Amino acid sequence: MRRNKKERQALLVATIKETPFITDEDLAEKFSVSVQTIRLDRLELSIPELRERIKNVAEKTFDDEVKSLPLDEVIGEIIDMELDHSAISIFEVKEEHAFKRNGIARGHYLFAQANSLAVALINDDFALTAKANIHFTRSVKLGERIIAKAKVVNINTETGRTFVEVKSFVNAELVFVGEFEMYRAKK
Amino acid sequence: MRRNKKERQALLVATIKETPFITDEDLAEKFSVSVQTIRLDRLELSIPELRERIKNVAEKTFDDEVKSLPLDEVIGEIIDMELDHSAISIFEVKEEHAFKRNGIARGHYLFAQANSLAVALINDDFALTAKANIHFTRSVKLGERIIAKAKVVNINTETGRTFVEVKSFVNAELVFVGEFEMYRAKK
DNA sequence: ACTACTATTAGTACCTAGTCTTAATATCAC
DNA sequence: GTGATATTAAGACTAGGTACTAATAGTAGT
Repeated sequence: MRRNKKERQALLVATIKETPFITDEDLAEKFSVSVQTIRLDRLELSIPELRERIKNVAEKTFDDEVKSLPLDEVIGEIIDMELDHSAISIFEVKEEHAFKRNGIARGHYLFAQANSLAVALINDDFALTAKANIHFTRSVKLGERIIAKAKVVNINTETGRTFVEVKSFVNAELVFVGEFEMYRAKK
Repeated sequence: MRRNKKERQALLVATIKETPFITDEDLAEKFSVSVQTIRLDRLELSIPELRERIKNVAEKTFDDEVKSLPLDEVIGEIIDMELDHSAISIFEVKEEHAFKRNGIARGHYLFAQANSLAVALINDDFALTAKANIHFTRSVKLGERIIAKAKVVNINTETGRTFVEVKSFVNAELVFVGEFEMYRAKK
């Protein structure tokens, strides 16, 4: 029941990692020691108090949630464009596009860049994505610059349905491939 | 500078929504009223105290993060199986599979169900997914029962590569389609 | 057994960001 | 001015701590 210091501290770290919303009092009971001992342990192990732990978790989410929202605009800077034929855009992965935890770009930004480009490529008033086949071939990290190249593969002369292929690269490495079937409104 | 009650309370709601980690003291300063007034406002508007607000945000994340982890097992209950031919599984979307915020099932569970089924279908020691083309045709809500039907489309007699098509339904409605290219180890 | 040292426990004062309650003013409508 | 509503203040209490001091327990070395 009662372990030595080292053992207890190791378990303490594990316990707090697993259930971070636990008070010192509950921890003291769990390890059959006094609250003061738990506090000394936390001090030694540099584990912040409950409220700080809760706050840390909350801040992580809040930042991620808030910053990832504005996805309504065009993602990426279009640097070359030949309507109904091909286009190129550049998108740099900044803090607000990546997960704080590991710096890996959120997939929907890669998708958004490709999709924006496919939409922009359509020489009509409205363009909507009907279907998409996407493939993430490599994860993209914070600070990397993604170059998306879109190419019209086929236009159905009757329906106007346009098939666009987008390939995204970081340096020369393929990170994303998507095939988009676009619906266009001629009016 | 100093607004009337209604105006102030409307702004209060907006302010807290925007920056939930703000103390009553800061709010009092912002609206040039006393701390007590802010507390009366929160009472009337049923806005919990700062610590509770922080905790709510943290709990939301934590639950979502923790509960979505165990994805290593087979997802869904296999109710029919003919090796190398076809299979059916049922999966019910429970709380831990859906986003708390809106009750919509996380996509990876639909993928996992389909993928599990495709793997199980292979009549060999090992089966791995080489490629997948997936399509989410409708969002699935908490409490719904997903029926996935897998069918072997083609087996390459030389390489053993197996193509499996999985279609998932809620009632009679198609919610997911996936084509899986499976790699198999004969050993 | 005595000393030295670490580990544990206890107790006090203080802090933040509140709650809950009572009471005194301020402001406004009529 | 009289009420009603709004605002401010003051006091007691709470959780979950920090920071500090001090006492006690247990263990190892000599």
